[in-house]
Amino acid sequence: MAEDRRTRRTRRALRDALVELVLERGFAAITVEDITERADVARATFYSHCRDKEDLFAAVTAELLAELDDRLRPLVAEDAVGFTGKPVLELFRHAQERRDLYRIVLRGEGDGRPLRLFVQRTVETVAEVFRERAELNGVRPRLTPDLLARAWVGEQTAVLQWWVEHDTPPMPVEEVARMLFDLAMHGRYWASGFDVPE
Amino acid sequence: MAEDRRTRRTRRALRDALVELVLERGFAAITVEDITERADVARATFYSHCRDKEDLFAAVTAELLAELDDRLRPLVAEDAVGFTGKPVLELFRHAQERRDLYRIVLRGEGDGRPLRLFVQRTVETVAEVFRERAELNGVRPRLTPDLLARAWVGEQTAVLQWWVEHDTPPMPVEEVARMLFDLAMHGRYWASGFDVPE
DNA sequence: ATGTTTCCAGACAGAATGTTCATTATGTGT
DNA sequence: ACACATAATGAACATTCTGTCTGGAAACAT
Repeated sequence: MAEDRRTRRTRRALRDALVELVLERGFAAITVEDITERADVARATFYSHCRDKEDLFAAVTAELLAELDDRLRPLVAEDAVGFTGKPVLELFRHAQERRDLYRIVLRGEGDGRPLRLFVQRTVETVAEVFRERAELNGVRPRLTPDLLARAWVGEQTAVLQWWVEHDTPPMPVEEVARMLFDLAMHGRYWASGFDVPE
Repeated sequence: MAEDRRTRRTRRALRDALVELVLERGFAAITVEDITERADVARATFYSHCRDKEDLFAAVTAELLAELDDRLRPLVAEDAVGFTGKPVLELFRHAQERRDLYRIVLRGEGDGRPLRLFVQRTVETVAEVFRERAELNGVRPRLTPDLLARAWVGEQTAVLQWWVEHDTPPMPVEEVARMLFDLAMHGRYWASGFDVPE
């Protein structure tokens, strides 16, 4: 007893409509009727699927995060050992494919709730990687780990946002990932062009 | 003919009420009536001051940014030369004083609009500093300057958000500022506890 | 083919919005 | 202290959006 084809159809339609409309007008400016009209679905049907538009947005976001998690999980474990930067690359690939949704989430639509969830999840896995990495390599962080995790995720997220907001990508995924890697290795002082002392 | 005392009074009341309420319930969940009730002002009066609640939030944000700008401007010029980290310190001081407002802005309330404005402004001045610094010191950035600016602001903003969301501050301003400085100088690899090669 | 589930169209009360207006209260400049 | 100007008030208003609930039609799984 897989899911009814009708429910799949309307769910898809509603979600796609939401993303389109938020991208066009912003979350606050759209109504439930706007969504159902675009999705070509009766308004009553909307309410048999979700409580309100926030709820729908939350569902869309959850789906996205699950998708991302599936892609990242294998790479993350590997990265804790090797410091490869592969998870970052995969994140940017994912964002490239689902660009519209990434845009609205990263813009903070929905009063920043979906974005906060995204950041929170990322911080958790990053913190986890930091811990494992420290243990595996027998090193001890020189800065407060929480701060470090937040800083790293903040940097990554900001660059991701900057990158997806360009109509024509400013650079290929491989290059962004490489720059973030270099930045992590050498720091902003070096990246600005200075030679690092000692 | 300075501004009428009455308008000053009600503006203050409305702004304070907005910040309080958004902090308590979130921007989407509050109504104009909630605001006027809390501010002890007639609802009609609200509309003679702003179009809607977004407008009020925008005004509050603009005020905050102007305030911040006044504090930062003198330090920014100086920092382009000396790389002191003083602007960061001052930013955190400001956030400490106006904590509630910083919280709601950094959370992305108002569909992220105020936050985007904050980030955008910061990116602009940071980019400016980078340019001047490069020229003054005769260095050339090793990474795309736009990316560099976004990364730096993203890192800073994320840490700021993390910091203001703690009920009891995790560390004094001086210490956060110092950590961000160290992070900029040596990079995340070093901060994680590794020794930087070569 | 049949019984089940979902979708639909329409109606409904309640809440919030944004505007108007006559009246009262409060400031400002002299 | 006064007169004038301007802001705040409370109430009413049409409009829009919300969230819920029908009975009946349509699509589904088996």
